[in-house]
Amino acid sequence: MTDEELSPRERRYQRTQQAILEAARAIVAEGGADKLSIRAIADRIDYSPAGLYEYFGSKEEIIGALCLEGHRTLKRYMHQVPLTLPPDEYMVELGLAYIHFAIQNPDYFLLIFTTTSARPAFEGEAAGGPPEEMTDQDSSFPVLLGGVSRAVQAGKIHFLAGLGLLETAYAFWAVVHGAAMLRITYLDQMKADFDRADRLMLAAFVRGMGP
Amino acid sequence: MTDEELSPRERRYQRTQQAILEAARAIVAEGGADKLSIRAIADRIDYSPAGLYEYFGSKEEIIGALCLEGHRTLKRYMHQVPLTLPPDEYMVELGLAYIHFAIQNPDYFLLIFTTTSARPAFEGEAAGGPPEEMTDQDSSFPVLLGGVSRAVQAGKIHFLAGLGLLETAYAFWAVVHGAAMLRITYLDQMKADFDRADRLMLAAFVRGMGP
DNA sequence: TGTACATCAGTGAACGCGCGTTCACTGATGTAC
DNA sequence: TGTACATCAGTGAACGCGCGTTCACTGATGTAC
Repeated sequence: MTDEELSPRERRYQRTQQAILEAARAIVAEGGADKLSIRAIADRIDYSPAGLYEYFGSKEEIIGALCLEGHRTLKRYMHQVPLTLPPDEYMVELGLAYIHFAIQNPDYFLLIFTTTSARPAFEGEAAGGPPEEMTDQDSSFPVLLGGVSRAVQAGKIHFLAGLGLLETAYAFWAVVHGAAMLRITYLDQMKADFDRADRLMLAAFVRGMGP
Repeated sequence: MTDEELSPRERRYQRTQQAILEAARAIVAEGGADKLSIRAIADRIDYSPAGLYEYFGSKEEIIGALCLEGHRTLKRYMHQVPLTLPPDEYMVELGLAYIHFAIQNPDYFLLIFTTTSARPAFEGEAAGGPPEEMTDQDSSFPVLLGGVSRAVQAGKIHFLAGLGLLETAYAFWAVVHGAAMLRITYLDQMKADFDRADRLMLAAFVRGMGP
């Protein structure tokens, strides 16, 4: 997985692959998923459309890789929230990071969570799919789950009757994902102070589960 | 707005318009929004593609009308939850109805909440857009807000510090919408018992805000 | 170091396809007298 | 009631477009001796 041991050829190959994905990401960011085409990508990196087939087998494969990268980027973004924060604040910031990522990359976020091909392969599911198939590790859910778990262990929140760790994390994910989706689709024209509303809401959520 | 006073011509006209929208809805339901085309709609109602332009000015206009209808349908679906339920249970059932609608009409739901053209015109926004523009009345949000409001008045839930009625309703909407979205996109392959999880989660949400 | 050859990375042109929309048209329906 | 005409609802063919993908090709890069 490291890039030592790679020949210059292989390195160039990977760099071009990355350039293709970065071009794809930029096109989506600028004009939405509808504008993403093999030709548009090729244009952007000064290749002919046919050239891309040296690096990816199909457009679908490019989108798959793009989604995978997107999930990883979102995960990395959330990991920037400092673990030094008290567990309850950490949870709130984790949620806000998720929402902010969506707002800053609305069309990218939409693509990631709307494309039916790139799904995480949770344990127990058919193993050995395409090599670039997404795994649990690439999802942002475990990060949210970690935040909840930490707050539970610190005694900051407890489970409401009938809910286990997983369900609680799922509930948290739902709030956060719902806020993100609503803000980038339904509410994106509205000028109300949703930043404040999101923060209050998440804080209330955490506090609502408190002791 | 009633259909008395309508000539047979006008009645036929409206019936064909409805047939077009129903065909569009069915196509989306069967194959997703990608499969929705003027030709596919025409095929389904035994028209030539050109014929549709008697009823709608463009494909975009059809999609706009379809989204509007979708929001109204979702609203109607939620209104089926009996108001005789105690306010806290009413809220839970309202949320579950929203989620079930999404699960039963995943691609339709996705279209409705993803299309950028058909947005609700909340008060204060530019009035006098296209006649078929969506208004606040066509959104499902007021129904959720009504549910929250009722629970508050009954003393079943109270506002957490800093949250008003609107923010509380927004928080409720976010959970519900997030659960719906996750279940039809990210989680649609997973076999875990999310029906149960959703119910527990919503009950916990309501109870968490209780006295 | 120089030469001969194999492999590689990328091109240009073309393929067939489905799309939204336009337009001159036609037969059916409705209206006026 | 019958006739002449206007309007309407719908058609068929064509337009130009952008798309994903294929394929024979070519010059550049790397390898073997």
